[in-house]
Amino acid sequence: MTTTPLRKDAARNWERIIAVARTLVDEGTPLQLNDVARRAGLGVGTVYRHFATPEALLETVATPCLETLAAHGRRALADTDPWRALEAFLTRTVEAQVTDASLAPVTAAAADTLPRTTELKSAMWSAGATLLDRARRSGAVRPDLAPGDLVPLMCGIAYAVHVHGGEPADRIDTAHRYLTTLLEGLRAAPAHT
Amino acid sequence: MTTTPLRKDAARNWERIIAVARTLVDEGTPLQLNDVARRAGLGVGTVYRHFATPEALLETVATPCLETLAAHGRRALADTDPWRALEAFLTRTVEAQVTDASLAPVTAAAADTLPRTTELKSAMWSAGATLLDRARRSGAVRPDLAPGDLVPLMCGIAYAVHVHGGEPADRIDTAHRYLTTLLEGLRAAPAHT
Amino acid sequence: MTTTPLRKDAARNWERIIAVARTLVDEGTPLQLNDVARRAGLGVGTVYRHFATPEALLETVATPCLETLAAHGRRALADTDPWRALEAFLTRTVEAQVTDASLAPVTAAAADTLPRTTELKSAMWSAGATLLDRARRSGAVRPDLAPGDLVPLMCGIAYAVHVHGGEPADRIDTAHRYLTTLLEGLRAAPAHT
Amino acid sequence: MTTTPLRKDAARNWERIIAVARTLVDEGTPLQLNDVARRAGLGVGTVYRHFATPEALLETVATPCLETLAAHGRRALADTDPWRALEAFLTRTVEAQVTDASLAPVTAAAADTLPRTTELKSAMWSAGATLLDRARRSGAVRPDLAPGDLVPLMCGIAYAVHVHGGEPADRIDTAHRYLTTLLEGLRAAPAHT
DNA sequence: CATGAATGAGCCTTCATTCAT
DNA sequence: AATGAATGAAGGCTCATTCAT
Repeated sequence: MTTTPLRKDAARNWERIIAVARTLVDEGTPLQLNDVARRAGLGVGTVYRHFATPEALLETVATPCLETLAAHGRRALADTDPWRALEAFLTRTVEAQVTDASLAPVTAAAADTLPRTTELKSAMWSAGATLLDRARRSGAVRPDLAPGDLVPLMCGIAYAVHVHGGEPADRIDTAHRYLTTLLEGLRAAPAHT
Repeated sequence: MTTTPLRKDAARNWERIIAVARTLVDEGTPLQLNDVARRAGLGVGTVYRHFATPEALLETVATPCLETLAAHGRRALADTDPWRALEAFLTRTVEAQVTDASLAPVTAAAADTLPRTTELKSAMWSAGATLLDRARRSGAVRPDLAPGDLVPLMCGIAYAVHVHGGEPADRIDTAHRYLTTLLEGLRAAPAHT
Repeated sequence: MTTTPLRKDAARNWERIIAVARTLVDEGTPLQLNDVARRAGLGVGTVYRHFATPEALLETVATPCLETLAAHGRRALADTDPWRALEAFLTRTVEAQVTDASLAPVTAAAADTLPRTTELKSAMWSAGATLLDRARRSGAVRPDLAPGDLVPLMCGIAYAVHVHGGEPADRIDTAHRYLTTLLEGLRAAPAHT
Repeated sequence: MTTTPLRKDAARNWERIIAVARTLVDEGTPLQLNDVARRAGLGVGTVYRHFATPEALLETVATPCLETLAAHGRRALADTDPWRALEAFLTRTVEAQVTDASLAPVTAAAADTLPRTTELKSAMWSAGATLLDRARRSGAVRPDLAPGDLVPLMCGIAYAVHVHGGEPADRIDTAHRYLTTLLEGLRAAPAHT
């Protein structure tokens, strides 16, 4: 079931492309395959062969991070404290989104290009849904938040951090501050509505 | 300092342009001045004369709404209950962002094109800052939220609603749900951090 | 109902484009809008503004010739000798196709780009159909040829001349030879089938 | 002068390529060697080794049919009725062109890629020339048709059928109708010119 | 022999902006 | 003021062919 391993030279090019894409993403430059090709010193065709669309490339760049998050999700399920588990999961998620610029667009996208992406996102968020459910049943979380709200809220926080701007170094702090505030709201019973 | 009043025909063109832009914004179509000109039945040059850039046009479209919000801000300052005042202000803000698609980009933009936009945004958010401050001093709001967090958080919620998707009709409900949750978090003392 | 007359400069460019296209067609070079633009010393956009697609350009190049043929068709209807009228019409048609390289593809195309093209083709071939019908009813033409066969047969002859090759000067002779042969076949009663 | 017989696996690849090409031709899909390779499950290089250009492949696909036609030509020479022989030969030719899409381009091409193609085409058309000559000398055919007109005329008819369009099933009928008409013209003395 | 990755010229199309009329 | 033609950089994508493995 493993994909045929790439030839050595192809693998090197693949790496180069990913590396260039990584840089561009971090710079905030939109991914353009022609551009990637030029910067990687490769022919356009080569890049198109590896990644049919910018989205496919972006998702590939995001994959390792998604894998980590999915793993975290699975691990969080083992924590016996429902609230702590949910908190840890969401914290990781937001930290990742704020740290790795490839994540936000992939997370917010309604449709994926690569099956692998769908798989990982689905694994990740079904873990999230379970964690939320568990926390809600244990009375730790207000009842009016649905599993389908997790993705939007995490994206919202990441976006808020983005709008806030400032040094990359401070981003994480801001993210923590925003998430803490939101979690406080999640935890409380909806008293004043 | 008053703008020269437009000639009658120029004024009519101005109106047309705005009307078309409004429609496009509501449709979610990106504002392209050429496109606007065609739909308004005007020459491109005419549109460029009135609005040098798409941003200028967008800001003009957003202006009435910004004025309303700024007015709301001023009025909220009159409310003697600090928390209620803040809550009302933020609620209006989020509702507006979710309802009027011209608002989100203008709000999130770091730099404005029109002085009038800067003026209104500044009026609006200095009201917000005062409201937050007052609420904080009255002990109704956790101390670690700075005035500079209001814009990001409101944009974040609007973005979360956007990511959540769904029928336009449901957007407001979602927005309220998200805002309520966040406000709950704002209100509480930061106990568990 | 007349199209707004072009501005003087626009008209000049329009002419240039047509002239270049004419040359390319005569050379047998496929029409590429970028190429046309370069040769005409114009920006690509200019060419695209005038002719949205290569087909539109080609049809425009072919238009004068189509107009002439349509007029010939109408005039042929006035001839009281059914056979002579048909013969003259088809002769003109084939001569035109062989002389003007823009004609063959436009004639053979199932779908047109410009309404004007459709109009002219339709005028031309409805005249042809009438002529054929009249000749058939007068007993001058074998009964098993339908009006829908005229276009294919004319295109077929033009193509045959093309395959035959040779100097442009000789093309007309070849065309006459082939057409004469075919007409001879049209005229005879289908005896040996 | 015999080609080295292919190794068994090479032969199998050769077959596969031809089979795929046949399918593509029948579908009306343009032959692209890359495409052929993919569909045949072979490397591009393999296909290029066997067929240096798309034309070579196409000619190879057409070869069996050309062989059949050449054989028919030789056999027709045995018929003692000059007219009947010519008629039979041309009928076969047109039927083949209309039935097998690989034939038309190969027939119309001025230059061949494979020597074998040249050989077969030449065999076929020298038979045709002889048949025409014989028929002409016997007074069955008008004198102004040269041997060099046979290919163009057959291609012309095939093209006419193509332009006529319609269901593949009806193509043959149309072809017969057109050929019959033309033959009628060939047969008659050029009376009315 | 077979493979298939790499190449990059070449074509298409859009759009923000300028400027002659 | 208004017009809208012109511009051309910029980006997208395909495909025939070569050549390292």
